[in-house]
Amino acid sequence: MAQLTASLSEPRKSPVQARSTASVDAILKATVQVLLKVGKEKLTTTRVAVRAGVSVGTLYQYFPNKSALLRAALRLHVEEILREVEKICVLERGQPVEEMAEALTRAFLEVKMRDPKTSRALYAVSSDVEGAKMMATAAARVNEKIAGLLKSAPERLTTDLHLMATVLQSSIAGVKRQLLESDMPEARLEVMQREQVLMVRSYVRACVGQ
Amino acid sequence: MAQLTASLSEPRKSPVQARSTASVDAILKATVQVLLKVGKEKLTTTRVAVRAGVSVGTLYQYFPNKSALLRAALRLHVEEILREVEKICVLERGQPVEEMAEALTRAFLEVKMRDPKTSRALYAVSSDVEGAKMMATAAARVNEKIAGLLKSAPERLTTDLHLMATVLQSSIAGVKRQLLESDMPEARLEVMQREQVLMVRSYVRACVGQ
DNA sequence: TCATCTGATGAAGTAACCTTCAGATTAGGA
DNA sequence: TCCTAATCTGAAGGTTACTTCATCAGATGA
Repeated sequence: MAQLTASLSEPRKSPVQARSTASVDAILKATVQVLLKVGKEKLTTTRVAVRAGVSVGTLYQYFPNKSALLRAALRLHVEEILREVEKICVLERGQPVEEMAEALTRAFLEVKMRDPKTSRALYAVSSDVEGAKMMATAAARVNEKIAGLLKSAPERLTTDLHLMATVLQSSIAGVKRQLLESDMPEARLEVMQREQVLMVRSYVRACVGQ
Repeated sequence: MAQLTASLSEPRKSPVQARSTASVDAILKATVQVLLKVGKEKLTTTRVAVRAGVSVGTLYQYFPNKSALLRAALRLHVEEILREVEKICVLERGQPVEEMAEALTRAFLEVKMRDPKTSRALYAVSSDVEGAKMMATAAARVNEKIAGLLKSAPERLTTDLHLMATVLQSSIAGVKRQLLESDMPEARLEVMQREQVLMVRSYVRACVGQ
């Protein structure tokens, strides 16, 4: 039978034929494109639909409202980043902590700078639509992974690992945000990166029990 | 004569009598209160006016539109923080770099945690209304001040001071943001703070030419 | 006291846009 | 081929909220 509880964030209908899957994809892509082109203030469901090459009705067949649409787009982006970070956490298992810290820092930058405009546009959205809640959840998952990674380090770390992970994450995210907001030239970006690496390395070194 | 160029962000009219100054104050206070109570999505100019105890018309006498209103409220908040940081930059002049870094870290936390709800509410706004531009300007000013402060340190710093300042700022801001978004208990907050201090101290120590 | 300027009011105009739904179109299988 | 279910369409309804302006009230100073 039908779902008993129809959440407002879930799609109304799941695509079963190929064409509808294509529609959903197109709509989500269009959402980001419109966001980039006109900004979230002027993003309208109709505009997204047109851009996606479908009608508004179609959009509303898969997304119960505008908010859910934006959330879905944001979720896609966040999950991509999540996967990337988790990949690093597997790769770096057992490495020296300083290596880990550097790898994480570089991975974060790499994934955010892969498509900086999109990142920026979506982060602007995240302060609406309970995006904050979603980001918090994602951050918690990353935190878990990083703490796990740190646990595998050969060094004896005296600090609480989750705490350490949180500080690392937040600090890295802070610098990345700064880089996103002020679109620097490539060159300056690398310098900044190096500096940040110095910071996280210094920090984790200080956390190693002597 | 009248202004030749009436910017959309400037007030239409400057208060000259006492009662109008009171209105403007009330409106700005009300803006923050409404933001806190109902969130920016449901903030309407009428609601703000009612809360301020004036009519919508009065509001529009001093703010050309909703956006300008929000910007003004944000500006007040940002400038308060700015003043606080600049104060620290004066106080810490000539101290050892590690002291400076710690003082900055603590000052940032203190000022943001003085009224966390307001901070959070206003930051949500800053992604609209060109808030980003304003934040960037503020950040640049802070950067200047911090670089100046670092210059006064007794140690010989090999790194470019503006770069160092930027990294410090962003990192500190990142952790603060995290703290704001996840409302932690007081206790955990102090622990986090200590950890962050460790990080910035380690970093600036690493920047000291040996 | 009166004239004049500043300030306040809030109903009404206007615009934008979200969302629906009844009917048209297309795909998949019997 | 034909039937049924899935999908698409987009004009129209309805809501919400921004902003204006004609008018009223209060202050200032001569």
